[in-house]
Amino acid sequence: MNQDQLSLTFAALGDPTRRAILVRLSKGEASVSELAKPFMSEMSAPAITKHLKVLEKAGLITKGREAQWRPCKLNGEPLKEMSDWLEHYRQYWEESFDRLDEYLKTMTKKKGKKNVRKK
Amino acid sequence: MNQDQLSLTFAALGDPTRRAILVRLSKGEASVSELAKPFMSEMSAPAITKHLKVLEKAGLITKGREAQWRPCKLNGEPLKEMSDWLEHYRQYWEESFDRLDEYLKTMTKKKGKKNVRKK
DNA sequence: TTTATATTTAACCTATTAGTTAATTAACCG
DNA sequence: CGGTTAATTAACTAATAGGTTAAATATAAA
Repeated sequence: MNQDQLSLTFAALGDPTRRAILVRLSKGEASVSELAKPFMSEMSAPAITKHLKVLEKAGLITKGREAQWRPCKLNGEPLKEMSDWLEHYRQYWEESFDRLDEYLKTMTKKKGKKNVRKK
Repeated sequence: MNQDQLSLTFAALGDPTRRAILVRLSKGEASVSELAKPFMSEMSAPAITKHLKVLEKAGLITKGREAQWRPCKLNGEPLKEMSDWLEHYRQYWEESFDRLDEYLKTMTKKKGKKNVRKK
């Protein structure tokens, strides 16, 4: 697997079950079986254990010990890293997009697609 | 594969090569071979074609046609969707985190871990 | 000590990912 | 036309993801 932090985090969130688990944890700590409950009909307990392991490796959750339970809790730091990475691209879904697009059009017209061709 | 938009987008960014391609595209359109150049020593052209296909399916890029070139350009909308999803969790990497943490501690002390156990 | 609950591990299966090389398609250029 | 460049497709491979069932482990409770 891609071992860099950002890759682990993005990949972990690339699964709807794991995102749902995070949503649940954002409402408070929960044991593994509590987290598994909404998915009982769709998958087994070991499947949930594996999903939690992925989230743990990405640093998105931590697991404690309470008797036979393993209370999980959300850790937001990796989410912040993602958010910071995305921030770079904010312009691409906001107003300044139009300006950039205009600039590129000018470039391509000017000297035979200078920025598209190379060699 | 997980076909929902958000999963496709997160999964697409879970690879450092694809993130690097997006970074490059944020500086302007580029043909496939221009995008491939920084990775020539690490992987072949078809590998890049495949990465671009993943980005395309996630809606993160669009490919045009200019003679034999296929100028790629960044599309930020899916990034916005991700950013919006992450926004839910902003509190978990900011000040209010402490307040919530405190609240959970109180709950667990109060009545024998009422919020951790169930059954 | 036995039993029940919570969770994990082991072993296995199948589909997908991420890469490869070789061949193909498409468009330009002399 | 014949050659060159750009990009894709095909066919293949190895590793990983995501699931399964059955067995093991840990703790509590009767």
